[in-house]
Amino acid sequence: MNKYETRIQKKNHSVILDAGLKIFSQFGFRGSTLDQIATESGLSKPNILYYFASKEAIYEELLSQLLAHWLKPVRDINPDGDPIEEILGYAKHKMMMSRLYPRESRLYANEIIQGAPRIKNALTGELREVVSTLVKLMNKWSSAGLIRSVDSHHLIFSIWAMTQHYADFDVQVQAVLGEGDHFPDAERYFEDMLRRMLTV
Amino acid sequence: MNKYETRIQKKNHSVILDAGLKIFSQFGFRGSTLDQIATESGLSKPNILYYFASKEAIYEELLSQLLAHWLKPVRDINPDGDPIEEILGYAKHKMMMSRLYPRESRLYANEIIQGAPRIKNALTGELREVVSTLVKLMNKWSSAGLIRSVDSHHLIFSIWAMTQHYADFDVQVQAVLGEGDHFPDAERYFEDMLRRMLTV
DNA sequence: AATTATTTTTACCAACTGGTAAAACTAACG
DNA sequence: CGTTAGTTTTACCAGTTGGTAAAAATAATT
Repeated sequence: MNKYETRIQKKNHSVILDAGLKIFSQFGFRGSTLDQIATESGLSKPNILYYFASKEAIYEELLSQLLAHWLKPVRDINPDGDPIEEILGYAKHKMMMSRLYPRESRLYANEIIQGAPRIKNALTGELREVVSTLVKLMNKWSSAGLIRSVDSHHLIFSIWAMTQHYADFDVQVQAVLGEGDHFPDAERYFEDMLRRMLTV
Repeated sequence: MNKYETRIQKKNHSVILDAGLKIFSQFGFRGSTLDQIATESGLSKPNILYYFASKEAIYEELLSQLLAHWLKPVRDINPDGDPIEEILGYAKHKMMMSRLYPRESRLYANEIIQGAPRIKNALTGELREVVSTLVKLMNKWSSAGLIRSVDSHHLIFSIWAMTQHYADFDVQVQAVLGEGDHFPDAERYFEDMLRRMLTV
């Protein structure tokens, strides 16, 4: 029945999501218009609404894809690996995501800053659970004397804060440092910081 | 001629700015409407436009007030004080601002994330200059062996990133930690982090 | 080539947007 | 109390918004 995938459907679906990501990440949900997304995608507005039920449907599909993308590297942390290298590996992965996918980062930031009206359930559900698992692991490591004893929750927040900053506040970073790729220096500083915090 | 301050003018001016802060910080410039600001302030839309030339005028007055508020504590850093305590004092002050004025923080974050269209000049001007001065001071301190040698720019970014995070991503913090005041723990962690980074 | 299914365009719409003009009202001051 | 200056409301407006209906065009299948 459901011919879930003509080539045209496949292509336009992703073209619209890509245009939506660009627009929503720049203006937030309320500040973005279907006309902008239409122009950006090269499709007409009614044509977009042939593929998505509403403006909100585009936004929500983007958000849910994003969260999965976000949580995966946390879940991939290996409890049996070397503690400091596992945490650093996650932090570096997150930093790489900021460099490669700044639009996703900004989309998420916009949603959170505006009170997370359409993602709050995922935060108190999935996200909270994943963090809780990681915190327990870190506490175990620190009890075993493998990493320094720090507030695990706030360590995680500091990883998120730093990595998001270089994506979301890119304009400010560029204004202060001049145009160019500042990620190498950022990564060096960040690694030093985490090693200092975690090394016993 | 210019009766720049009847009591009504004074009051309504600030009532409008306060309502504007609340709305703009939640939805960004494009996502906010004069009707929302009108409802929030308890004034009618035309009445608001009697006090401000346009929606943009409200937003810009808020932004310019904000930047001054933002830069002052950086300028207040005392080159002759104890280096670590001066930097920590600034960081704590910034953290306090996140706790007391989260709306201002979000307004700024919204503007920056969206590419800083109406504040970019201030970033490459005032902000860059202030940071440059601070960086020189920190480099002097570190050359003198008073603080550990770190990338001063990125240390500053880490202070901004952390403090902004607790204001801008408050919903996420609350989702992960549960409702309550998490600033005391955050400050403890943050101070530990900075001392570790700066202590020789 | 004819039929059917999918895709796109055209022409709309009601609600909302930022903003204006001018009348009506209120406060201040002599 | 009357006049003037300051304030607020009412009634608008043109442009934009998210979304719809249906016709037209295209692609796929037989």
